[in-house]
Amino acid sequence: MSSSQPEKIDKRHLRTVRTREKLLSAARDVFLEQGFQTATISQVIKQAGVGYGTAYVHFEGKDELLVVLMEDVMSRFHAIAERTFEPTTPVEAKERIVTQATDFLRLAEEERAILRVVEQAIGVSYIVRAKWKAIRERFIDRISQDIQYAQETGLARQDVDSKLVARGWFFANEMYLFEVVREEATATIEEIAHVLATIYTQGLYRIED
Amino acid sequence: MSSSQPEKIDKRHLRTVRTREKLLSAARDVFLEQGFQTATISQVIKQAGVGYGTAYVHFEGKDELLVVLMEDVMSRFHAIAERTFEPTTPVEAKERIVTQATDFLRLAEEERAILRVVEQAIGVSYIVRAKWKAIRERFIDRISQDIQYAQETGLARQDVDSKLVARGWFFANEMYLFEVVREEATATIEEIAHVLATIYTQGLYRIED
DNA sequence: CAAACAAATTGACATTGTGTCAATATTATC
DNA sequence: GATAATATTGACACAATGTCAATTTGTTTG
Repeated sequence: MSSSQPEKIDKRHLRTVRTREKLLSAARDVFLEQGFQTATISQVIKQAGVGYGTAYVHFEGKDELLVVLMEDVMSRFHAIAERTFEPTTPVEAKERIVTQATDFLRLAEEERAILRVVEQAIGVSYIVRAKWKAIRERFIDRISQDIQYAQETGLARQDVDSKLVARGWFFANEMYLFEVVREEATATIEEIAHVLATIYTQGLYRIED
Repeated sequence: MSSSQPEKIDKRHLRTVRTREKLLSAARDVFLEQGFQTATISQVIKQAGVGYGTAYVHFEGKDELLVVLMEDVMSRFHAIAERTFEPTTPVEAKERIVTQATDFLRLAEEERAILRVVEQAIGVSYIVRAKWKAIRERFIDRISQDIQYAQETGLARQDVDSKLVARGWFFANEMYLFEVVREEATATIEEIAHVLATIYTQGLYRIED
């Protein structure tokens, strides 16, 4: 079904897509250069070279523009969050924990530019905040599952609520993530991940070392 | 120097002070009702019942208005941060840690209304963000000192950087603080403080239990 | 005490950005 | 090639900001 002239399929729809792309690309440029707060739709429109009203046809406003731009990074975070496994020894648990923390912070470093914008936007935009929250909860759920598993198998202490611990652990990681994004971190990612994981693992699992 | 007629000292200066107070009080009302982002200077001015330009004579803008309103809460946080002591046993250390975490979160609960505004403002206003950062660093410095002391006296493990640990520990607390502020916390303050402190203390100090 | 001076207050104004919508241009269909 | 559907456009109404010359209020001085 379809084919024949691959050139001429739906010229109208194509135009729409092009315009959207022009706007998104322009938005990326403007956001990265100006930051979220000082960036204006007008700037994006000018940079995209489209008519003023056009932007509002495709996007509801600045927030939505960023939300779409976030999608890529979001999925990369989700990929890390989804990784799960059931540790059989405390050492294995610690390994998994260090790895996840490291990857998490590395991703922050890789996507620093856009995350810088995202951080600002979290404070301003409800919809962006909600998006970020979704990532957070996904991580916390996973971590919580791992903890529960470790508690059931007797690897981890059972006198603490897994959800609460998972939150606390993730929170520390998240804050460090934004320090990395702002290039304010005073240590390397490896050091941070190692220290956090050491305390956490020791606290929860009682590894001897 | 001075006295005689306590009634009539500097009527002009008095007027200034009154105006400032009117504006601050109005700002508090508007911020608490609207939140920081949607609140406008115009609303504050109207509520204060002063002329439009007057607000700009006394304050540079929305940010400064909030910063002044924050001062009270800030000093209460600083008071908690300044408390220090040198634990002589791991148990003593844990006690101090639980207490500080609890007080920290309790303060959040007490000052929930204004902190809600502050949280929003942190995302938007550079100057508010800077203020909050100052509080954070003060806490982290103190915690770091305590850790260092505990490391020197052999109470705590010495293979981790005290600054890094202190940051991580505070970060977890800070995130929970804002959950409490937003009334999104799923547990009581006592539970949160207890769980966090348990993991942390166990990880850093090796208390047996 | 009434000029003259100093300081605080005021609101009109210029500016900047937003979001809407009727008009226009482009593409598809019959 | 006329008609319908869809996308684009920029002018416009609105909202908020920050400034500043004019005005009001309070103080001082001859």
